[in-house]
Amino acid sequence: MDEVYTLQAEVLKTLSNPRRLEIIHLLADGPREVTRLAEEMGVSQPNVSQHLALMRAAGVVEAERDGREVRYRLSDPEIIVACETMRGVLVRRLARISIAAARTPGELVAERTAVAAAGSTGPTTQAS
Amino acid sequence: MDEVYTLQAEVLKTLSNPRRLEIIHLLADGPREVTRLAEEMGVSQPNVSQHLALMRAAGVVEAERDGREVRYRLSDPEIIVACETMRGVLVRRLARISIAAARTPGELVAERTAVAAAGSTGPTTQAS
DNA sequence: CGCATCTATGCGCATCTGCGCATGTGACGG
DNA sequence: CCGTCACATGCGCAGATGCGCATAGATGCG
Repeated sequence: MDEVYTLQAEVLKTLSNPRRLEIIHLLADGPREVTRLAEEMGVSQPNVSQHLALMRAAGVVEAERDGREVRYRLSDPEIIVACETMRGVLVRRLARISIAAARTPGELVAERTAVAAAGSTGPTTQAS
Repeated sequence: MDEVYTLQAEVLKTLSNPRRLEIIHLLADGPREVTRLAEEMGVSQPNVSQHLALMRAAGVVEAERDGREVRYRLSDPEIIVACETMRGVLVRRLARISIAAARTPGELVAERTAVAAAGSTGPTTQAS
């Protein structure tokens, strides 16, 4: 039982990185090559390659060679579901913060913005 | 948009630790006090307290004082859903490994055991 | 108060991450 | 062959993480 938590923690650790989440998000729209991802994200190719290698080792993505390019894709569509569920949790939490902040602008503005951005994409089940 | 990934990554990072996952699992069955959790997990009280502080800061759990005890509970039941979805991904991945391993026992036995253990609890949506 | 209980915090250390950078490896074209 | 493109890997460093340990804070009781 302890083992399960360790294994699951490793999967989650793989997802707990902004750039990897962005990669996953991009791959949700279809397979991509490394350079393409690097361009769309505005980061270096080696960096993207490292993240992909990690996620590949974790079984989150799969790779397929095509000529001199390598196309990556999500190995399991449920990953998107899980990520969106998580984002729902995040959104509700931020909504709570926003409400609590009420008219305490400044430091929390960024988080409020994040709420709006996150809410603009998916099944937010927005807490009213 | 970049912000969202960063925030989501922080939530996920909070969950990407075996002991925190175990705490979440225990809290899914109802609120618990710190010492109770420490006993059930067989780890030190300060350690549990630290993990709880982290998860509290991340908005994953909430605390309620009751006398000299502090009762913690999950702040959002969706967290369980997300965790189970993730575990489904893990299970399918391990199942694939097991199949690939076929009759290559030894190193992979632990993972096969993990599959069985993970599969014994929840909605695995097992890929056939 | 003084004391026991429950919880939180600070400290130091070993370890891990993420990144930039340079370089290695594999595949096509001339 | 050799240059080029696409990708992977190794290295080193700054910063973060997890843990044990000791200890501080908070609460209730006599």
